[in-house]
Amino acid sequence: MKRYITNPPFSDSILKTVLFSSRHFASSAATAPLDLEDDIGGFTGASFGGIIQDKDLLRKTPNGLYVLGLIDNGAMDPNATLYNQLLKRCTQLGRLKEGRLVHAHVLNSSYRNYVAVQNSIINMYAKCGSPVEARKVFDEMAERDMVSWTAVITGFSQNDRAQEALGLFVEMLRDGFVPNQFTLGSVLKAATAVGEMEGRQIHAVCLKSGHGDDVYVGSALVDMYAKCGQMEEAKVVFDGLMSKNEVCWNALIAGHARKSEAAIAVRLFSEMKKAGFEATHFTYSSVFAACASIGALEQGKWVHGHLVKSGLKLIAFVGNTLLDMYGKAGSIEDAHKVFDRLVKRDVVSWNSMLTACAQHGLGRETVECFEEMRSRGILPNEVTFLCVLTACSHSGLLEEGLYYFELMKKLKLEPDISHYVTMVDLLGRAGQLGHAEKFIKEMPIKPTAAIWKALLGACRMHKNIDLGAYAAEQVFELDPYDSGPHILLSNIYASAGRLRDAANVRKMMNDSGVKKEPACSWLEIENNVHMFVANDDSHPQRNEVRRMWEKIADKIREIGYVPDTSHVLWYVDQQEREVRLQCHSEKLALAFALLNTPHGSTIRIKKNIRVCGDCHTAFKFVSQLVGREIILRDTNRFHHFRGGSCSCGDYW
DNA sequence: ACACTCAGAC
Repeated sequence: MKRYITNPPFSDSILKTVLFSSRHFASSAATAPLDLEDDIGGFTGASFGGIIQDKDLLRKTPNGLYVLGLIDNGAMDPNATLYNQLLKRCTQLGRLKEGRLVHAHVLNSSYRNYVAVQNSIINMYAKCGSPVEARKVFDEMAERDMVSWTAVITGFSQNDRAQEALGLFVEMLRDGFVPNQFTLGSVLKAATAVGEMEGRQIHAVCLKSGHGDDVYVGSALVDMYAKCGQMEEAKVVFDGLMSKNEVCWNALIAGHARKSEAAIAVRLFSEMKKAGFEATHFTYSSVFAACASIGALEQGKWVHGHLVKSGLKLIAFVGNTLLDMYGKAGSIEDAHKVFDRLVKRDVVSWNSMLTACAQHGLGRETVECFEEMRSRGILPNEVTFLCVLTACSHSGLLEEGLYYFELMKKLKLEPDISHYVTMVDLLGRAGQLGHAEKFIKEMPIKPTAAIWKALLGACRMHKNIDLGAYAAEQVFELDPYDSGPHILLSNIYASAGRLRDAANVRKMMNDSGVKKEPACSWLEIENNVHMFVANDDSHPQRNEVRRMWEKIADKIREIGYVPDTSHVLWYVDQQEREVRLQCHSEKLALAFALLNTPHGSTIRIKKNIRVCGDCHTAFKFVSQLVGREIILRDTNRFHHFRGGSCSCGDYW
C-alpha cells in the first residue's frame, strides 16, 4: 500500500497526528468501518475512473476513509472538488480525526494552495470544535479571501471564544475587507456574548454596510437585543425584516421567555403560526419555559394542544420542559401524564418528575419514583440527589434524607454546595438545629450565604432566637443586600414579643438601603393574568375584591379563624395591624378567584415570596368553607388546601 | 467548490 507519509511536505505536528490517527483507525476494528486494503484490493486505477462521478462513493464509508484509501492506493486521482466533498463530509459528521487525515492528504497534493480547499479545511476544524487548528491553517495561508476570514471568525464565535472572534474581525477590517452578511452574522453572535456595547457597535457596522435587513444578520440582531433584555429594540429590528424565518421568530420568543413574559411569548407563538411558520422543538421549549416561570397553566395547555396537533414527537427535548411546566404550574397530574407519554426518558425526565413530586410536597412518592428509576437501571446524577434530598426536606423525611446523602457519596457523586444547603434545611426543619449547626461546622466547603439562610429559616420555624441571630449575622456579612434574611430575623423577634429588636432590624435595613421585595400574588383566568400587590389599589375590581374578602373573613372567623398579627412588621396598633394583614396579596387574589371562577373548580394562585403564616391559616379555613381545592404556589413549593388542611401539613 | 442567525429542562 502506498503511504502518503513518505515525503511529507507538511509540518511535524500534523504528521504525528496523521500517523496516530491512521494507526488508530487501522487497528481499531470497532471504529474502522472496513479494512482499506481488502476493500480496494484487486482494482486498478482505470477501473475506478468512472467511480469519481459516482454519487455513492462517499456513502461507502461515510467518513471518507474509503476514498482516502483509493487515493493512497493510486487507484484514484483526487481533485479540489473531491477534497471539498470529503472535508464537508467530515464537517457534517463532526469527525475531527478523519478531517485531519484529509488535511494531510491535501498537503501532500498539488491542491494545497487552493484557497477554496484551504477554506474548507478551516471550516472543518472550526465546526469540529478546533478553532486553534483552523487559525493555524488561516495564519499560514499566502492569500485569504472573504470566505477564509468568515470561516476562521466563525470558528471562534461558535466555540465560545468571542473575544478572539472580535479581534480577528478588527484585523479583517484593517486588511481592507468589507464584511458581508456571512461575516456579520458570526461577528454579531460573538458580540452578543461579549456585551451590549459591542453588540450595538456591530449593529452600526451592519447598517453602514447595508446588511441590516438580511435575515441572518437580522436574526442575530434580534437575539443580541433580546439577550441584553432590550425587547423593544429587538422588536424594532424584527419588524424591520422584510423576510423572516423561524430563527428570528425563535430569537424573539426566547427573549420574552427569558424575561418570564409568558403572555407575550404565547401571543408571538400564535402570530408565528398565523404567519405560516412552523414552530420547532425550540419554539415549544421556550414557550413552555415561559409558562413554567409564571405558572401559566391554561396558556401552557393551549400551546401543548398545538404541539399535539403539530405531529411533532414528544421527545425529551420538549417533553422535559413540558413536564416541568405542568409541575411548576401546579398540575402534578398532567406532569405525570407527560412523563408516561414521553417517547424516551433521559435522566432529566426523571429528575423533572422527581422535582415535580418534591415541589408538591409528595415526599414518599418522590422516594418511590427514585427507587423505580434505580431499579430500571437509570444512573442518577447530582441533580437527582438534589431532588430527592429536597423532597425529604420538604416532607420531614429526616432518616431518608440522611440515608440518601450517604448513598450519594457511596455512588461517587460529589455533593456540591446546593446539596449541603438542602441538608442544613432538612436537619433544621426537622428541629435538629444543633445537628444542623454541627453539620455546617464540619462540611468540607466554606459555608455560603445560602447555608446560613437555610439555618435562619429553620430558626424562624422553631423560634430559636439566639441561633437565628447568629445565622443572620453570617448572612448579613456574606449577602448584605438580600431583604429576606432581615425580614426573617425581624419576624423571629416579633413572634417572641421582642418588638423593639424587630424594629431595630427594620431600621438597620432602611439605613443600609436594603429594599423589601414587594409581595405579589397572581392568578390566571381565561388566559388573563390578574396580579395583586399588598395594599394595592390598582385592580379595576378592587372594591368588590375587598368587600368579598371582608365577607369571607367574617365567615371563617365563625368557624375558628383567629387572625395572627405577630408577623406584621409595622409598629402600629392592633387594629391597624389587622387591617394590613387582611390586605395581603394572596388574600386579595383568593377573593378575586372566588368572585370570578365557577363553583367547585380548583383555584390556583401564585406568589413571589413565601406565604405568610396567617394567610396559610386563612386559606385552610376558606378551603373548608367553600368546599374547593386551593393550590398556592410559593417561591419553591406548592400548598394544596383541601377540606380545612394543607398538603404541607403545616411543615414548610 | 468554501463562509452566517436561534437553541429547552432538573
